[in-house]
Amino acid sequence: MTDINARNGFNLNKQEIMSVRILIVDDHPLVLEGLKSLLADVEEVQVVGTATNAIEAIAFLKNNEVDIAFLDINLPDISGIDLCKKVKDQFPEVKTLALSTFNERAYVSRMIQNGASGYLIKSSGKEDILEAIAQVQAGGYFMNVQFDQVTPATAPKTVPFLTRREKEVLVLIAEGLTNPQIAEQLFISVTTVNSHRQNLLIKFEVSNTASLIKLAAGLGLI
Amino acid sequence: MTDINARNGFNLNKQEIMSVRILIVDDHPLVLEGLKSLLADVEEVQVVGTATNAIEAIAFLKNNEVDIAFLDINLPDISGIDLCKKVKDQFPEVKTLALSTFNERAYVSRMIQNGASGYLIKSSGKEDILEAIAQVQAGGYFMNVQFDQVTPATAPKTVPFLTRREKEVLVLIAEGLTNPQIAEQLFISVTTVNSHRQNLLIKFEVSNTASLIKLAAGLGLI
DNA sequence: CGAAAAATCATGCTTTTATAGGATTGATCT
DNA sequence: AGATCAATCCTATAAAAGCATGATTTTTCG
Repeated sequence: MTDINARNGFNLNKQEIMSVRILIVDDHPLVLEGLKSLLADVEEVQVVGTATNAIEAIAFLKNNEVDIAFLDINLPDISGIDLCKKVKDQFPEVKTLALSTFNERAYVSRMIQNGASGYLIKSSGKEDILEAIAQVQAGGYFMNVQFDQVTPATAPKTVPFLTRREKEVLVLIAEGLTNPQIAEQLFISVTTVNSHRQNLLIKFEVSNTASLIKLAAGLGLI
Repeated sequence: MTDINARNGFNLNKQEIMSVRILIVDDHPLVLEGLKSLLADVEEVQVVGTATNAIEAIAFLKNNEVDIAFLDINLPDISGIDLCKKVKDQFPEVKTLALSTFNERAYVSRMIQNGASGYLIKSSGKEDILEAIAQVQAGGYFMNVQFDQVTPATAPKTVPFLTRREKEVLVLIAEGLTNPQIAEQLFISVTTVNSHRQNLLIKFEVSNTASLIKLAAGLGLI
């Protein structure tokens, strides 16, 4: 297990996977350590840096050359999804690979939409991770999610774009406020709140608050 | 960083931490690998086994001697909290150490209640982990949680203990089913579903579905 | 076995949501 | 200048959820 090429059926052009410089962004030291440890004995791959939040990650990218950035979906400051977009905007040459606990279609489409080259669930084994690196470095895509495991009711096809007001309402709904309470809070009419609420349901393609909140929570929106 | 005693201010009786046999139970290979890697260069500690679910864990304990079991809170089959109870019931000599992503007072009290000797958040560093092992092996307790970091809005005062049925209903609510639909699914009356639902609200100390789902999602229950 | 906990069901009432179908005012962009 | 979109507001109805109160039957466990 010490050579990236010594595994079953997996073999790639050495030039492409040679000295792949990797940045890992995750707020869990165990995951950082796990990944570093997994990659430590792979000569062709080099973990050049780690970050525990988005700000650190951006700062690191400004001062260092990185081939692939592993981005955790759930970060303390901003979501990995937003970070992915920032990274692709500011450092287009850096390839990004999403790292998530969850196996959600919603995450995947959103990350890919934001320019990610791959999506890896944290329950992936070493082989998956190495293959992901190789694939992505070669300019390809990688994802090891099995969508049929996803509860269909809770995965929107596309991640909804929410307006400012919709986001506000969503947060207040999640906090347990009712329409009248939200109306009072935002100094608008109950019917307006209800409109925003209905728009949220439509955009998330759900039919009630429970699904809405579950999805939004899964996406780190609340 | 290769000697457990070579770090700042931390020094313990060698007899107590010698050859501590450890079982790690976690469904994320990355965490398993991370812990193993962290502990690999510590001579006094030996990872004698790993398991990715509760059944494997129990089976391993039946056939092997273990000093400390690291238990992930979120396991595929049963919760780490329940597993902790089972372990303490069936193998009282095994010390348990809870491992969680979250920094939730609720989890801690529940685990301790179920006989855990410690509680470690996954964002812990190597030093914390080694100290935890030493403390626990010495018969003490360890926990490195900082409660004030918890978002008040999403942290219940006490972790609700949910019955089997309540969990089922909770999951179905989160999937967007209405009471009539849940009733149909579980072959019970709508009023019964409603009872469970009300009990969920009471146990989570919330007043509507939105808050309920947000909390449950935050706790990884759905 | 006996107590406690869980699961089951019910009635009645109030509040909140969901759904449908508009309409008006600004701001923004082409 | 016209089109588009966000935000605002409205009426009205049906469905669902929330709240109180209480009761019966299983299960579970000491």
